[in-house]
Amino acid sequence: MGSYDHREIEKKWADRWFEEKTYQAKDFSDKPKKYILAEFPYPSGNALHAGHMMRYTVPDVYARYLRMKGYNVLFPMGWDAFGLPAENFAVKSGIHPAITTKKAIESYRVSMRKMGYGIDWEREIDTTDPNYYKWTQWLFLKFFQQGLAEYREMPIWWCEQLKTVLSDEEVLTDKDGNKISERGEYPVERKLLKQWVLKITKYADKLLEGLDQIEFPEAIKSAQRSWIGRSYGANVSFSVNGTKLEVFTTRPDTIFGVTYMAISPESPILETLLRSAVNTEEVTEYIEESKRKSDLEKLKSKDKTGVQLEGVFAKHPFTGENIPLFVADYVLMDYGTGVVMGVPAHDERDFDFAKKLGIKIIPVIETPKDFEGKLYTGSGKMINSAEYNGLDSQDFSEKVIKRLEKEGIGKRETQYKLRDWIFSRQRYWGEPIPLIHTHDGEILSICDIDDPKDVDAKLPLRLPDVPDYTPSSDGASPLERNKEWVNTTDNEGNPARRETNTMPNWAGSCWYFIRFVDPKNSESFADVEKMKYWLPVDKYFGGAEHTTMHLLYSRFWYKFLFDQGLVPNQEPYMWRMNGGLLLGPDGTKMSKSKGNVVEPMDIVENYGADALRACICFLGPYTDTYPWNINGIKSTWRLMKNIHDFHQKVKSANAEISSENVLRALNKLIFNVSSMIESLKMNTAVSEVMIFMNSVKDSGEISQDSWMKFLKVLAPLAPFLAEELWHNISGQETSIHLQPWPEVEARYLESEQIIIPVQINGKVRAEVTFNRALSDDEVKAMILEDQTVKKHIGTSELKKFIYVPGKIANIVL
RNA sequence: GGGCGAGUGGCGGAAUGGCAUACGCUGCAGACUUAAAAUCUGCUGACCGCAAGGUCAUGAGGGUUCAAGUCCCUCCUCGCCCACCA
Repeated sequence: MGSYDHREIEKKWADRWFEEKTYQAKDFSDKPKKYILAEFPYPSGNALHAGHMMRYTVPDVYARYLRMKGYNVLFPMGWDAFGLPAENFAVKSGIHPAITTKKAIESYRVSMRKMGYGIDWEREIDTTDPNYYKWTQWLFLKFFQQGLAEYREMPIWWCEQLKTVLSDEEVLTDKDGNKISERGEYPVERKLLKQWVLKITKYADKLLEGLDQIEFPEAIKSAQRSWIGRSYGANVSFSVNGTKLEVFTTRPDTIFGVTYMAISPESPILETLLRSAVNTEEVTEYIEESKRKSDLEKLKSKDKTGVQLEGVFAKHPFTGENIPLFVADYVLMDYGTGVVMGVPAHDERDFDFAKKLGIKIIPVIETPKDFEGKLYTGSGKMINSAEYNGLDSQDFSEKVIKRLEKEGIGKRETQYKLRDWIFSRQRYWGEPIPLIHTHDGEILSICDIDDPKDVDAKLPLRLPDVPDYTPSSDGASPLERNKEWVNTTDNEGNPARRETNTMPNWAGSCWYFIRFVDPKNSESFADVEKMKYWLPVDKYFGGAEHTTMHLLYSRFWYKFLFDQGLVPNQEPYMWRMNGGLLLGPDGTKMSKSKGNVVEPMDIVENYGADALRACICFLGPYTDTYPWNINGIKSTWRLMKNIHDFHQKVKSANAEISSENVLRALNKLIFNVSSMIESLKMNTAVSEVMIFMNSVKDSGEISQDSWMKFLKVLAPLAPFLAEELWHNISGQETSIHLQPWPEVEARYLESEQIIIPVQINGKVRAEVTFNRALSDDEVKAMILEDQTVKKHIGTSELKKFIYVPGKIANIVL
């Protein structure tokens, strides 16, 4: 062994681990299982990018540690390979997305091996592989069979640039309040289109309640909760000329404060109401104008607009009073019923509106003193509410609901912000939806999913080749143009058309973690016994951007499958951590145009994967975002080189037994690194290794036995170097990564001599050294005898003497 | 506007209520070298002091405690998520 040559070492072991299947996870074992999962990547470009090494390094260190701790560890990897970049590239270059995807996957696989990730490559999956999407299609058909997939016309987001519809979750709001696409940040607009939806709203309650059973960071839980947005209240019918005008309210208790009704300009109800109004023209004009307004203009909340439907009134359900009707664009069509009962006394928006349009304001809840002269939206004692005056508003709320239900003019109601999931896309590179439209307008599954023979014969429905991937502006999928594929027949031989929309790129990732359990199964999406053994995922690492998308979608699929008796638990992931980002050296997001992109494979080439892994871990906690600093990798490279160089010394001039100091350092290392990896604090684990090396270098020697224990501790962090040195010194054939984690010898964690600081009035003034064997009283006496302590006490009287055994003493004067 | 989280040296960060600033980077001084790089040694929160030592510092202010970066209250700033959701 000469000088530290990471290239040679890493090449050798990357290949051997792969050939020897070192990281294979065994189905069923006496060992306890751990399923460690990091979100699989979308393969694009030449190699793994900087974000991936942040994402995967910490989970890999953790998985390696658990393996050595005696767990049967599943740490799989696959490719989420359907999606727009490959397709857009195909449009430009004419190269089939399958080809570019395959190339990207190959280079990703190579770079993951170079990074030393301990992946079970036998379980690799690819969402674009027909053997995989066969089961994505089968699962979709399960939703369809159970009535949870529906072809429905509704207002949805259309992105002209991407030429496809998008789900609610895929639409973001930019700084100026404009709606944009999550991918590409292009403008999106509302369109009324007929699309496939998965009824995720049916699972809103289960998705909410499940959050209480799993360990997700509070930020994720609250983001999912607010995305689902459940609110309790009531639907109330107001009668208008004999027809019903229904509203949803969370505050039935304010019903006597209703002084107007406001209707969304988009509401279909307006058509009828307009006929009764005397100012049709004025109202129509307002409706037209509001259509032209952007969301941003409408959002200026203090500037509410609206116009009265003159000559039409609603009847108050309790008082029978006439209530004026308004069309107002602050009322949203896609929440509640698109109609609001206006209670200006106790709702901020209604208050702004009423002020602007001079509508009367009737307070119905007594205003507490602190709120005098201000808008009060809280609860309290009822006033101006007929026979209910004096009641507590919350009790009254219940009474109102009961009365509404009794009189048949309303009912208890729960509303959600969550919308059903738009599940069809007008793009090529996705899973074909395995349905046909018959000539008489029926929609049928292409196979009987409960008949294995039929499933085998009809699925997968392969994505056909098309000469042209270009999407069209009219909302037709590129598949539409392939008439040969589109035109088919139903079971009776009648002509039928295939569904030409494809699934969104989220489809494959909704269940990939299930497939890892049994990736080659051709009879079902996964074997029940294997699912029972491996699922749920114990630790799930991923990106914050998936909080209300992938993470919500896959929980939904899993809960549905549980209800169908197809998976063994109610939640797919028991624990979740979101990872941060790696920024360019200038502290801004890496981008090719800014020229601040760091290529992981360049760093692996120059400094080695071990140094890079340690550097990534050493940056700080997994959840945070850091700028890349080249000095970081230099310092961890030095650490690797120091370890490598010291190894020569251990081999040639070894000590029979390590010194007391070294043994203490070693056991402290084992103890600390164990707990740090367990709590995923890889940054301090790396510093423990540095501290150990510093102290070993000071001692100058260490026994081979101690050194081998050290190499085991090093193994999860720097798997290549640890493996190389292990084989060099141990004479063993078995990989270090399959060795048991070293045990702590507790006696080396405590030394004979204890040094404790002594505080006087809360300030450290002295240190006292004593033998562990001394009793507390003896120690106290020693402290009071100490010269420095005596000096500080002087002639003062002791008020208090606190001694925390082995920790600290505090003398209060 | 609402929800969640965070504020510690020049920088990344460490600290079960018990010696704040571990570990690393940067910087400075020195050794080696013709020189540089690399490497090694020492110093590196601020202030006072020749030193011993002392004073002040964890966003600001208050509180609880023998003891607070850590717990409680008020405020400020930043980040993320949601946002006219009735």
